[in-house]
Amino acid sequence: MDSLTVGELARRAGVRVSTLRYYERRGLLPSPPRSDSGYRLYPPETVELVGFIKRAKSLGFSLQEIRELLSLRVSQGRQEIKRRAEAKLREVRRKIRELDALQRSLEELIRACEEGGCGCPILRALEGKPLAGERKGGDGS
Amino acid sequence: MDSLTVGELARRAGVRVSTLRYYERRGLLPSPPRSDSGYRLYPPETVELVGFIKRAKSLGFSLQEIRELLSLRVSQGRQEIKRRAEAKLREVRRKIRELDALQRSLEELIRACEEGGCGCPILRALEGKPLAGERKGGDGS
DNA sequence: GTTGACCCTGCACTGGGGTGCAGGGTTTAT
DNA sequence: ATAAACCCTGCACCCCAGTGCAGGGTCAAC
Repeated sequence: MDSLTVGELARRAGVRVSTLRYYERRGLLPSPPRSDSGYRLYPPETVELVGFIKRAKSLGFSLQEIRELLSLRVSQGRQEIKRRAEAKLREVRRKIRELDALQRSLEELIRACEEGGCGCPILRALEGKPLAGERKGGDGS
Repeated sequence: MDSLTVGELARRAGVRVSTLRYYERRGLLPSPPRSDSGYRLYPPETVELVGFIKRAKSLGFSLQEIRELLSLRVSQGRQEIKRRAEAKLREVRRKIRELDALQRSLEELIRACEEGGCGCPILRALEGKPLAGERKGGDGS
């Protein structure tokens, strides 16, 4: 059989065993089938699933948000899925815009350094306006 | 005078007063001058600075990384600045690429929903390969 | 049949990023 | 000159995202 033990999955995905169990508790990874002795037996594609979680995390999504993203795969209700996908898409586009601005600022800074001028042009990635829709207590990310 | 008290800055930037003091302790905000009675008096452009911090946070940068980004503004050593800016730029570009993939997946998902077909095509934002530079693989449990 | 690598659960702990409160001083309006 | 609304420091606490350990079972090799 080609399923993975938790240790093998951890090695391939580049995370700790304890992290995998944690993701399972948080509902990010489905509880895998177990061997007779109770060992977790993961289908191989779980490696990519964990990779997705890692990437999404590095992009500033909380585990809660990642669970939402993942639930779009199979959840019920066409219209509901669409609505939520659109919301996520707006968020993703906002992030892309902001990273784009940051990218341009960094490029400009590097250019300035190269031209020895180095009037190091205050990283004005500071440009970019408020964007309505903030939260009160700890804004999830 | 046009400087802001901590409460005023908090209101304009959309964060808590305690968060501003925390950022100051962490070295993200420079310690502002004080009034005779010890009140912080922020220059108005601090509003944008805090806005930048909020945005960078939502893009998955830690406070430590944000401090590094901010230090690029004025730090010493042309070559050093350039080197670090280039490193940050690579990271930013990676994030943009990954968000792009996610964006495309979401668009496809939405399209599928619209066409009623809703064979909701497993968010294969799962596509996107490992990207060397991961952490040590040890079991850890 | 014992050793070593691996797995299980439960629980305590850590570090990052804040948040809130106590105890006390200041400023403004009335 | 008193209340309301601010501000100060220090400290304790919170949630999130893990991490590690204790105490115990499993499996392969020797």
